[in-house]
Amino acid sequence: MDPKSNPSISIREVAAAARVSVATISRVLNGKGPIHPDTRQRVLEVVAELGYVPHSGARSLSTRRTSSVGVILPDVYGEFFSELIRGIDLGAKRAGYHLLVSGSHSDPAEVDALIRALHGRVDGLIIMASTRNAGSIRIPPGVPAVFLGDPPTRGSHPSMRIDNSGGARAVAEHLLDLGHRRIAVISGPSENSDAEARLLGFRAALDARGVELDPEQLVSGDFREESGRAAALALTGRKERPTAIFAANDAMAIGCLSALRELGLSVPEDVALAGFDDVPIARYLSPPLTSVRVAIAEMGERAMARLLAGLEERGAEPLEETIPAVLVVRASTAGRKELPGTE
Amino acid sequence: MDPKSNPSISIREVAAAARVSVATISRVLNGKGPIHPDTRQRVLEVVAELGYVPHSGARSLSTRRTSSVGVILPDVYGEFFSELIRGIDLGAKRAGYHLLVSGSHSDPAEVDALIRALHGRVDGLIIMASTRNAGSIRIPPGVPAVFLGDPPTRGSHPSMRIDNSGGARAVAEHLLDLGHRRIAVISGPSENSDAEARLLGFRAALDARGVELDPEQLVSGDFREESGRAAALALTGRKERPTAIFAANDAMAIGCLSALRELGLSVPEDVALAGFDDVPIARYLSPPLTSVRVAIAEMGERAMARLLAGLEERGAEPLEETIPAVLVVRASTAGRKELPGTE
DNA sequence: CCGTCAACTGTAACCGGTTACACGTCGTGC
DNA sequence: GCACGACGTGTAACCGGTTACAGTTGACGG
Repeated sequence: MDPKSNPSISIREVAAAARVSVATISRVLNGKGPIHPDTRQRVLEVVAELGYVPHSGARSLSTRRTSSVGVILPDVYGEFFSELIRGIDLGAKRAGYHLLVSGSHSDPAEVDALIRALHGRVDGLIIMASTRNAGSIRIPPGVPAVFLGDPPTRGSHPSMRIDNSGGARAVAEHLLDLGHRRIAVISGPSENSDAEARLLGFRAALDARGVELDPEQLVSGDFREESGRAAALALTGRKERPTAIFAANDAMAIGCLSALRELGLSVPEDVALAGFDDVPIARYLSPPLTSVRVAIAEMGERAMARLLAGLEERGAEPLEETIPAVLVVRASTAGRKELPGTE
Repeated sequence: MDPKSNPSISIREVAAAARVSVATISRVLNGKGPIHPDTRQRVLEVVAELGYVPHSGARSLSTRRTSSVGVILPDVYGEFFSELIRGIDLGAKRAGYHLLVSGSHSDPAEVDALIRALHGRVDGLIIMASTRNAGSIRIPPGVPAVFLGDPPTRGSHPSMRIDNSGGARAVAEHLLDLGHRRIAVISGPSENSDAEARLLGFRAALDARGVELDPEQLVSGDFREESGRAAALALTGRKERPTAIFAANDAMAIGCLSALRELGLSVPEDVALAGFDDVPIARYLSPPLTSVRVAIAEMGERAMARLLAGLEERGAEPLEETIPAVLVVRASTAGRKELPGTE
């Protein structure tokens, strides 16, 4: 049939049908100016009859506010981002905002394209680029934005960063305290800034205690389960099997755990395992996974709160906030007093 | 300072600065009509200098297309929805669309409010209401929409539904084949239509084999981990402990599994356990969880594909598609030939 | 030398709302 | 009887783009 068979109805048609002006329709629907009860009644009837729903795109063009915020993340799925979105959604809903989420695949160019595509559709942006060369990212002037991780230019926008380094250090010290010396690391993607910080922090903590991270014991993954599996296979296939493994995020730890079990190695008896992020299911694994809790959802909520604050008064200088990362010890690194160390 | 210190710049100001008309700016930026190279050059320079980014809200008002689709789900987080969003995002990205996702908390009124709020901001909708009295939901005329689950009025819109009943039946038969007779069920929220269908399908399959579902062995949960834990405690505390448990989704199965372990019961030796959805981590649990695979991401992708098809030609009659649900047997229900049945 | 046409650019209407301002019409106080 | 303010409503400009249509210019064929 006719392709545009049912064109959405506009306010002028409703006005005509109710024999009033568009202003009146608008006033009734928004509860603004004084309206005669009879008029209101008639307008509401016509609106209901015609099934009229205001075009909120047009509405936000004239009101200059969209009641929605754009969220740009490396990906839109998986335990971590899912939890992050939950927090952001919580804050957004509370303030009456909608979410426009998009995944950038960690590509700065794509982030830039998304920012442009979102301009004019959102009142503000929450951006997690997670990539080191994020310098190319440009925010249109006058658009409030909050960054998760590093902003493109320091101090230009408020930002919240996870204490990756501190969290990784805590894991390292915990493993060292348990007596582990032959410790392996499954790192994240090399261009990812969080992954980088975790690796650096971990290595530094080992160094501080006089333990060197053997390059042989460093495998790089991509933050996904499957790469954790692969890493486990690689690590156990070597001459010197590690007594402990630190995976730079929980997803990889989960994959690693499953592979270890299939290999007949028990955790933590044969090898201890720790992750990072403390995603919700970490505690439900068996053994429950030692991880680093970063209050992901809360971070999202805080980011949204800060963005909303920025929407009100533009004056505030861009703060930089660090979200603490605290070690949560569970059975996957259950204590063993002494281990036959390498040295 | 001045609250609106940096008002976003408009196309007319760019036109003035480049000493051309707004039409020319528009044409250069959209690569439409013929433009003199010198003019194009000058315009691009001015655009870059001013950091001008077109207001895509205004753009879509005149072009009558937003390049984005609205997604309304019961929630925006958790393994299931996360996976669903992944599929939808995949399809959207491929077609150059953005996503506007919102959580409705399974409240039909909220779904309705969201639909209204999204009208004019999106070209189409993907809606999962998951609630039985979804009849109150109204789609504005002329707005393409695809439903996951039941549409408000049968045949009004295309829809895709999971074969909940078939999947549940497969689980029941599998458990019966293993010799289980005292089987418990952790059902989902009673107002949830998927949960209802799963329970009905399961019960029917038991009936067909002459096994009755003992009301004592039926505990209702809310689809979340925590309720799975609680259910496990309730079920094991009773006189007749079940030999097998069917949780209406994986999240509850995960909670249940963790509680069973803490109680010192081993799966599947002491009690077999099966879930539904086959979320990505199901295979990484220990023991890996028997579940029902529903190709969640694929369902999202298909829904998006169908929506896009509907955007092109409005003629097509609304199809109703059923997504198969296939049993995936893993170690959590590993075989035992004979069990001491109840009868 | 003129008409024709292609190339390029500008003007203004339009998308669908909101709202400042203007314009009746009454009720009321003096 | 009149001025005045409150109330109810309409007109039209505006938000920031797109684009149909209408020039203007210069090249080129006849």
